[in-house]
Amino acid sequence: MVLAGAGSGKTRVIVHRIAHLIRELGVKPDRILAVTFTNKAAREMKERITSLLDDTSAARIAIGTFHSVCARILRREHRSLKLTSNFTIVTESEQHARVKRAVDTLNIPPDRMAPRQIVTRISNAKNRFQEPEKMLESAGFDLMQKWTARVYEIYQAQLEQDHALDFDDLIVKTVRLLEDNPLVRDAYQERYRYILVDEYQDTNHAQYRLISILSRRYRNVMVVGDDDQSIYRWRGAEISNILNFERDFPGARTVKLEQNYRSTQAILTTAAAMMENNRRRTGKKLVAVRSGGEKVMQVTLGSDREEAEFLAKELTGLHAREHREWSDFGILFRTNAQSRLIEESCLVAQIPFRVIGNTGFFNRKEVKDLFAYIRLALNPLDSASCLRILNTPRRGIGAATREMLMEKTGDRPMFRVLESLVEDRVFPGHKIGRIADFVRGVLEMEKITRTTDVPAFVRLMIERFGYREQFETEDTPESTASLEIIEEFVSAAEEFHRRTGDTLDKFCDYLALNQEQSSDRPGDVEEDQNTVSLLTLHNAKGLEFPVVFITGLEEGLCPCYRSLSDLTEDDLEEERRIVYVGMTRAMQKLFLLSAQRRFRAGKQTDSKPSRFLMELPEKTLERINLQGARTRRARPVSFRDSDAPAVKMSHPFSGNDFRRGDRVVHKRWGTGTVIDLKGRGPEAKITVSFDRAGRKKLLLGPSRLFKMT
DNA sequence: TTGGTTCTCATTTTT
DNA sequence: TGAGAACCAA
Repeated sequence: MVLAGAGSGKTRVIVHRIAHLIRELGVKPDRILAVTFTNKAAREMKERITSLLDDTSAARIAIGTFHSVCARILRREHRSLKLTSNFTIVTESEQHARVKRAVDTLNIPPDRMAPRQIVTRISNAKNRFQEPEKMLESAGFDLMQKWTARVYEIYQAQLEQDHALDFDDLIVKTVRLLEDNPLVRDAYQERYRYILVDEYQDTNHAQYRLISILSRRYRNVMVVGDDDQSIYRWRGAEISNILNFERDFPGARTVKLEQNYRSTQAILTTAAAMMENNRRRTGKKLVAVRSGGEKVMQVTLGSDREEAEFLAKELTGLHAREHREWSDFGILFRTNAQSRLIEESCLVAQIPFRVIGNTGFFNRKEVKDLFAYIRLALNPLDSASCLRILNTPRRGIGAATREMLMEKTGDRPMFRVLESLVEDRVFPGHKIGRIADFVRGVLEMEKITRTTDVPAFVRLMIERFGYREQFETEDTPESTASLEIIEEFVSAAEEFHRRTGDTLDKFCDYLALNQEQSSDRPGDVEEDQNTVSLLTLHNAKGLEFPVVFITGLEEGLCPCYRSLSDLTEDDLEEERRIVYVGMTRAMQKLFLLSAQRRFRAGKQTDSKPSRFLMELPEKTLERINLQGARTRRARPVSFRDSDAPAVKMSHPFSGNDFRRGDRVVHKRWGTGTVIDLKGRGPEAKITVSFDRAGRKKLLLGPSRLFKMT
């Protein structure tokens, strides 16, 4: 076990050990398994190993996330699991849909049970290998838990019928496979003789079991982690995995890495002082290699808007005065909702930026639909996918017909039932044509899943089912957006094909397991372009920036809680770790921002400064109060007054004062000129000719269009 | 069945 | 604020 403090070269250790194993000890690359927490980390690790060794041996090492590694094993071993090799991987959004349907069938008073909560409870149970029956037994008089257990039972039964696995199943079923099946177990224990796990502090119980069983024979495991950076408890991560490592793997040796190569001493001292307030930790002494450094700035702003304006001004200032690259800056926030204002203010100030993390691409209806089509073609047993696209595009199958169909389906595969119903001409004459055509379409597509490359398949599919036509017939901003998403989906397929050349089923896995997908706006910014990064504190893990801004350090937001009473001690410690992760991303400059008013959940709220700010030592800190919007007259921040332009955001739709000829800037399309305008208020529709992207019709409301000042 | 509207309600992080 | 459900009219 390597206990590696922030910035101590964690990943480097893993990469170099792998190189050492192969080069010095002559270990065959395919006997090494390296598990990371995110796909991005896996890619990075692969790259770094490639640069140390050669392409071919690097390619033979099994590197991936727990989920992707398990998916690969399960596909290979599907026979032992009574699964088709084409089993579906259920994404989170679909997990919700499935749970909701299960809740509906149970006649549970819906107000008592938030599907979101049920999902987490089910997930927790799964990760502890608890079956629905066990859960029901142990629920006792806990009514909510009882309901959850019954939902769980239906949910799980339906997954099995559909030959579908959710994220938790991927791990849990792999563990079961290895436990129940000596031959398979032997094979994988042999195969993965050397196991390396990154971010061990974020593993959950099932993942621990997986590592434990795989390593049982050769006992060659190296885990790397930092208990102070454990920030995924809500997802089942158990910090005890790292705290109990020496007990769980007798004879283990622990190495501590306590030299920090990233941050200045000032930054580190500040972060460390805050962490002193946590109790459950191993205790490391991180020492900065870079002594001294500028003081950490703690800035208080009047409102969230002022915070955003301050950011833009500060970025511009540092860019001009200190000749910083835009990519030197990381702006961190606790919740995704916070990024909106910041994006807007960067837009107005013409600062190139990029939002790292979930883009919502996968939440788009179009993406879910197309994904469901592909999955049904690959796995016609997947009734959930069938149900999703049954009436998309419209085929005249509404609620009543759907009910009827579901009734007849029972626990058989819906698509098969549909086939036979068409055969028996159960549907009324005026509908049967379209329904039969749908069935034929799926069957046709099913035939060519193996023989057609991914982009061709996707295009053919869109064509065959008339998925595009439904949007082409109208010319509204919404339909334009839909068409764009469809295009984006096609490009994703092309991109996948170009990079991997893999088959359709691999594309499905890729879509399900790579939901991260970073966004590049405005325009088409390439991956490593020079942009400011906007990201959540969680997404910041593993990254570093010369200058870091942590925003929204306020009670309720960071630490994040709904009501003080449900903030447990453990929750609070995790929140502190989350902030700690953020602070330790900074190499040279660290800004801690808080606002006194913030627009939250549709309301203006007063907020108090985060308690974490009170835990910081004064000697490495400079506190500045800039409340009252007069950022321009403000005392010295990092730049003495400004050659930075004043950034003042115009309210999105307050000024419905767009006129023909106005120069505007759009989140996605960049700069352009207004050429037409219809309607008033947030409903107004506007036509803009963009300099690079051409003419677009936009809905003024959600389009995020700003007048350039 | 579909399209449109209004209403309400909850707001964390993501493989 | 924005998503989803519930409701209503054609």
